[in-house]
Amino acid sequence: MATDVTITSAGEWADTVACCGLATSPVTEQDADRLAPMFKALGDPVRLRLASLIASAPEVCVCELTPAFDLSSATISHHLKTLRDAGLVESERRGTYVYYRVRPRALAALAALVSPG
Amino acid sequence: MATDVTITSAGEWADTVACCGLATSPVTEQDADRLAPMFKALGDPVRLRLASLIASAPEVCVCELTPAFDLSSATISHHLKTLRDAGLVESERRGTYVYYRVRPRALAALAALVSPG
DNA sequence: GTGTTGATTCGATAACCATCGAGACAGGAG
DNA sequence: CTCCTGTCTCGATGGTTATCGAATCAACAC
Repeated sequence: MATDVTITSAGEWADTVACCGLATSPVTEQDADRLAPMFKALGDPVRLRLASLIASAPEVCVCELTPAFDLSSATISHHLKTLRDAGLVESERRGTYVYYRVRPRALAALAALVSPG
Repeated sequence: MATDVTITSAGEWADTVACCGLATSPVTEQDADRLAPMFKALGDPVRLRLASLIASAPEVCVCELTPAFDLSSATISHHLKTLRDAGLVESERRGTYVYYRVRPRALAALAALVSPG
């Protein structure tokens, strides 16, 4: 599939999310359907660490991520795809290597939801 | 970190979480194992809406939550237990009814992780 | 005690998911 | 071109989960 420098899937909408506060007003059914997959993507210890590693630098090569886990590269690739499909990260191939970086607005949408008042 | 003694469920530990920023420093394997279940609990549209409904008031009776969904009360009860086991909410029975409220520090731990800088 | 209503647990089922090995694809080196 | 290395996809498999009806438990009214 065409790799995404120009994004795909979920995540775009995040820019337009109403914002603010699980508490302030109950999230709508539609918003829940769109936000839940992002939480779900972070709901696995491996993916949470992957996201964290990616977020701790402007971008990170897959070749640095794979050896950080005791898992096959197929599994890591699968988890990275899950994070990408959720709109949390994006990837770009440059030559032999593939680099991942976070989509800050997606994370911001989550933060807004779960932040107090 | 003084790991959790005799806890009702997860979530207590959240009070002692180091804090701050998926990005600032990569989350440890142990932290990931404890934080991921909280994200996972919010990773279902029904549970996200339940958490939102509970968070939008000081406390909410199950008898108000159940009719808000087109699901059996068994299913709602199951989802509430998932949220409770994740440490995101707590419940109290008063007479005939059971009331749920959020555990703000648990939410704060999530917010800290996913918030910028 | 019996009965009623709210909430949870039990057992089953269908759908989903994490993981792997094997294979395919992409890009560079010789 | 042929190899080699990095990444992804495919197919299979064992484990988990969302959902339900039925049964159970808890508190109250009678």
